[in-house]
Amino acid sequence: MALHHPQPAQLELEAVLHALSDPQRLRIVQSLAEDPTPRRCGAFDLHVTKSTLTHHFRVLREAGLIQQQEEGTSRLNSLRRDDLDERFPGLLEAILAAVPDRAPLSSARD
Amino acid sequence: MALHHPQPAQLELEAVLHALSDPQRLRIVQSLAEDPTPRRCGAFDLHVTKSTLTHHFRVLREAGLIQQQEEGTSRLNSLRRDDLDERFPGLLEAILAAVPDRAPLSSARD
DNA sequence: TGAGTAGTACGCCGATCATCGTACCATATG
DNA sequence: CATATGGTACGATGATCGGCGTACTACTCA
Repeated sequence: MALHHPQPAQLELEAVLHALSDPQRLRIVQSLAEDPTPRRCGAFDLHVTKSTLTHHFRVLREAGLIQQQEEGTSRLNSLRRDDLDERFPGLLEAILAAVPDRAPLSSARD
Repeated sequence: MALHHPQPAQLELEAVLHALSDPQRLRIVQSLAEDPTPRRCGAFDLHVTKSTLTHHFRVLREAGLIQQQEEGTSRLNSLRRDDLDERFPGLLEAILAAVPDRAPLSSARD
């Protein structure tokens, strides 16, 4: 099943803001911004169950914030920074700069 | 009754993003950004009822996006641009630049 | 073959949300 | 006084949301 990713021109500001108004999703994006290495859904230190994780990653993907590429049994997540910057210049940078907790939580080790 | 306005240091990113993830509220902020003249709640061209209007303005105020000052029977709304810029540098500018409809709708027009 | 890993799909639940109508309170103006 | 204006408060409704458990698929490895 091909994952649906919106085209850069189709990114909607409201969807992006809504996606980032959730603390869990904001942490995911923050983590990906701090370390752009594509990594698995499970490799983020979020204290929610797998199904909730799936939900959040879908919201992020459908809002156009992240890209998910299938890799074996995993999905590698990466930030669509270029697309975001092209469509909404300065937005991601401003949001990331405003994130309160800049501690290097990054990803979960494995 | 004194209206509650959060202090600049208390502004929360998630609350700001959530407040702006609604199209009606985004229009209000956009309109206030295009024309900083403080104006009444009813002076915005939103197709919702009065009680819904009250709700949206409260969400914006409690997120710290606007300031409401009582003036007779009205409340004059203005954008807290300085506070926002201080707390979240570049955020408001980036969001406003990303608003799809940059037509001069400004305030009420009919 | 069997066990473990990574993630999805589906349905459920309680909470929040956007919207509305109604009733109400001020202040003005006739 | 009555009426109009600008707005709030309260409650209801239907929708969405975040979270979970369960069952399932797909892949890997021993």
